[in-house]
Amino acid sequence: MTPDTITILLAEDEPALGQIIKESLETRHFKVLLCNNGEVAYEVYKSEQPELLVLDVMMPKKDGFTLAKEIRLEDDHIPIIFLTAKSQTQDVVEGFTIGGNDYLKKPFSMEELIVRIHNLLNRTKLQKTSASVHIGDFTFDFPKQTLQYQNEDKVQLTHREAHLLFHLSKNRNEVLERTIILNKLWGTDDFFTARSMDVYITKLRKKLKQDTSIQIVNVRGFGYKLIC
Amino acid sequence: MTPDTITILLAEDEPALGQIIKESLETRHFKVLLCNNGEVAYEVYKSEQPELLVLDVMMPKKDGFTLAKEIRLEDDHIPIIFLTAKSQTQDVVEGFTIGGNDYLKKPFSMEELIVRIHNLLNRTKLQKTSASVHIGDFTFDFPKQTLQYQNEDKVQLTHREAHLLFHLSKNRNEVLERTIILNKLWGTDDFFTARSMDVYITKLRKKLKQDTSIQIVNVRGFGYKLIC
DNA sequence: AACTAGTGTTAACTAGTGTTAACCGATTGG
DNA sequence: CCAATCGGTTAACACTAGTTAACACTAGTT
Repeated sequence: MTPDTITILLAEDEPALGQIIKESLETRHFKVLLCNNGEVAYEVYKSEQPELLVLDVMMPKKDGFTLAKEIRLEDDHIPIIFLTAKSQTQDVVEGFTIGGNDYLKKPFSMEELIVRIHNLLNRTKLQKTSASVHIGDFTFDFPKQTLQYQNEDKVQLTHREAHLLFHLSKNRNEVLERTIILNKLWGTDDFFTARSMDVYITKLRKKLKQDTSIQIVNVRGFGYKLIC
Repeated sequence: MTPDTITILLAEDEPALGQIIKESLETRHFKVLLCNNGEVAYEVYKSEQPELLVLDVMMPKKDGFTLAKEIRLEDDHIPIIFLTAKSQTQDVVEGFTIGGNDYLKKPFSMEELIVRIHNLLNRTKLQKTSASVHIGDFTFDFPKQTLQYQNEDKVQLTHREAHLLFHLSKNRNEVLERTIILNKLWGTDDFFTARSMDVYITKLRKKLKQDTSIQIVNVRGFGYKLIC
């Protein structure tokens, strides 16, 4: 298995169907993690961090929608494909898609699934390769961890600073919750990591203060908003 | 749920479709109030003051158009998206697309709905945030939570102050009901939150007193009016 | 191994925010 | 005119966030 094999989490409670999908995707060189209920799927998502999710809507323990909502709290952009049974959705649902989500009505052909997977993966890949982001008069290059004010010299950011700024800029003008930042960057949400984050907010504010139109606004008890 | 989550009122009588739209919008971080008829929808509109409406045209008790007309009497600008059945005649529908309205023919793709929601929200947001809002001799920037008197230094408002002022200025020269403020800002309407709001009214009056033409007038038993 | 620079965490102190309480005045209905 | 209620104001309090500096740890260098 090559190092950049794409990992797909497949949550499907019917063993025969799950196995067929898994094998088909594996012949297309995906790594497939098959789970037979939503709870296990969440655990696997946390530990393996797959690139894409294929979720059956009707599952024991935790249904696909609920699972997706939980995962969306941690990742706004991961592509999700829902598998819906005929009875739940009727003909109305045909072709229903949203931002990073897609729906597939059962029974579906394996080709359809493959096509949608490739579509969603290409879309997110394009987003990622736009390496540098503009924040006010700054240019922020996340992979390189650099921040440049207008045409001045690039400033090197630390790993933590870059990650924090990345998440803030991904959700610019929206409130980014403290717990999400803490879980994403530190993996835990306790007193000390919270204080540590405060320190990084201060550091970022200092580094961004050249452009006064940029502000990291605190929303007491919830989190921070990057305004620009 | 963060304090400035956008609330969408969804009136759709078919449970399966309503549920799917609700779930899909929720994965995109909207708060969705699902009602299965027009009468309930009107009550929910009054108490929750959503930012956008998605109304099925064919509904029991009160159809979408009638509901929209009633709501338009109270709010000229709230964006409304109608969901229309195939049978609906074209001209009737088009008559309603003027003035902040849009419509979607069933069956529609979820992506279309999301795109239209974002379009309408951006349109109204631009009106609101462009050049920030003038209140008498003050300039109020809601996203940045700042208040500026003439050319003096900008004063930073707290999150609560900014939200309260935002709602007051949105309804300037009209009575804004206590219960609406309480539900929007605090999520509940009880004795203590009500007293807390009184405190914030006082705080805002202090911060606005430089311009004597501005007044926050109490309407006993109902709410407040921002006069300017 | 010792030195250095850089990074991230912990601690201590300061400042800011939101809620609750207490007290008072204003308005309204009987 | 009085009692009841509602709203206005101020201050105390608890909690949350901001800032700075010291400290610990790591990785790279000599």
